[in-house]
Amino acid sequence: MRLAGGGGVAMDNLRGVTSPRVRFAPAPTGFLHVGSARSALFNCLFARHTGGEFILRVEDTDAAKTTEEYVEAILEPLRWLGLDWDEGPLFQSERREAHTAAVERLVAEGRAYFCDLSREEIEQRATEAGLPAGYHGWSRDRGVADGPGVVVRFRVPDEGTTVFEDVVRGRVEVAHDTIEDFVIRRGDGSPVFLIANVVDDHDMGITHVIRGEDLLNTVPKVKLLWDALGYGASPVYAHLPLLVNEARKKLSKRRDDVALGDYMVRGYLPDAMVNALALLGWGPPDGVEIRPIEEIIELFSLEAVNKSPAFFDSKKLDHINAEYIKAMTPMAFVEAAAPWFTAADAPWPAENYDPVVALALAEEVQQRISTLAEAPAWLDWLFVDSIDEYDESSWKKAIIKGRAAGRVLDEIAAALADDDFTDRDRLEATVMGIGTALSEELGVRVMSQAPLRVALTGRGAGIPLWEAMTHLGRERCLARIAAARARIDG
RNA sequence: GCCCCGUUCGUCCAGUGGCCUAGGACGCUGGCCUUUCACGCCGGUAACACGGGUUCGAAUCCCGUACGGGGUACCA
Repeated sequence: MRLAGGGGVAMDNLRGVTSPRVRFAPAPTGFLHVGSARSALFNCLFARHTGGEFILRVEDTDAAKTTEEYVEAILEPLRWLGLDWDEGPLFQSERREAHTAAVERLVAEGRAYFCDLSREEIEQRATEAGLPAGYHGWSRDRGVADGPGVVVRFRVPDEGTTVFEDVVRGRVEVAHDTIEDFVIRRGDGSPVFLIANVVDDHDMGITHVIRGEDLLNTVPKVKLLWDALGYGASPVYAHLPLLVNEARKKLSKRRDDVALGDYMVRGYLPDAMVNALALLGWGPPDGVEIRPIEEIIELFSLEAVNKSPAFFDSKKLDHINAEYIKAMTPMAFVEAAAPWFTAADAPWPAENYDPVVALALAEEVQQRISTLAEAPAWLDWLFVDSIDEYDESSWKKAIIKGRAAGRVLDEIAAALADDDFTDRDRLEATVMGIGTALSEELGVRVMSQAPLRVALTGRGAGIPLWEAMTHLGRERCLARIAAARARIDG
């Protein structure tokens, strides 16, 4: 299914015969957010499209913060989305020796040096020297010895410019004199992510770095380190536009609704989620937005990713999810919705739930919902023992303002008293016939379905009654009609 | 402050010098269908940030301005 002349093909040649190797490198912050998920997806799409490998690497440089729980909080949603990785998860923390060795090499070769200045001292010196805030290489020639609290800084060239060709953003240039001698090893001896990143990407043979634009500014530093370590050609970079909120700010876990796990719980389908995520910053050339992942993989190309930030519109997600739900087979739908149908907070006694009934009515439910969590509300009246509450406005409209509602219910009850409730068409014909007959007799339009619906379901709207009535059965139907009849009188 | 990046309907995506009186999707909205609610179908709504160039011709190329975002940590 490789597309001849497809977008991704040209770039393969750029890297010679080696097949692409990409990585998704999340920090274990406690959960996966949609922006990260989108980055993971684009890495995966690129790997699948090009026949490359997708590697998962947990960026736990600050090992103290990592727990198994935090890692699982990232892996679980990735698995749920179906973003299967070919290698990993690898842990950056386990490669510390390699990182440290790289730092030592840079120091030994004079490309990095020790510094014992505190942030306060740095700012003070900047002020005294009349220079802009920040570090200006003050420890370069001070001959500071290593020791507790001493950091290692990389000696950034005073002259020159780092230039790179970003696959999505094009040519990016950064002058070296705007980059300060940055820290590559902390005072406690631990390497920072910049150096860890470079060493790991090199050792893992990463060919393409695909990630959020918030990391665009680290590229010059990373390339400088890459060159200083003599690693040869650095990976190709592709920076994806950020996902933003309504206020057009980068999605943040503090104020935005971004945990992927929440979407799981709220009844979104993983395939729909993937489809929706794929549409942020990219679009298929033929404009067909909702389509199978196989086609998305085939059509995807990094070069076609756009540069401007995207707002993750939940309305559109709802629509896409609704389309996926409609496309499911009834069986698949009932299985997928089972967690909601059998949940402790389902709107019926757990023992009353009948998957056979749910299956029979699935299609009617599927076309009315956009998330699985909405499903139970359409079937509750079938699994509840009796209707204890009526929606008042529906009652008013169908029973009080409805014409001859009492007579309608009486006649339905009489007509169905001996029905075996196995033939939905006959049920429909009987009930509708009563409405038609009364309309003729009274000379006004008489609705028979509306009062019946309120009697049976307690509401004015819902799935078609007839098939459902065969499952509710004669006894319960007649009992509910009688109950409603009594309520009219009393 | 400094550095980097971006700017097409409310939102997402298309458009890579003429096919654009700018297209599709979501949303919103008018109608049809329907003895419920939906689905479905038909229609409408609404955008090239601004100013200069380049060109016979610019949403598309160049410059500037404005606005927005990201970065600027011993966080990743």
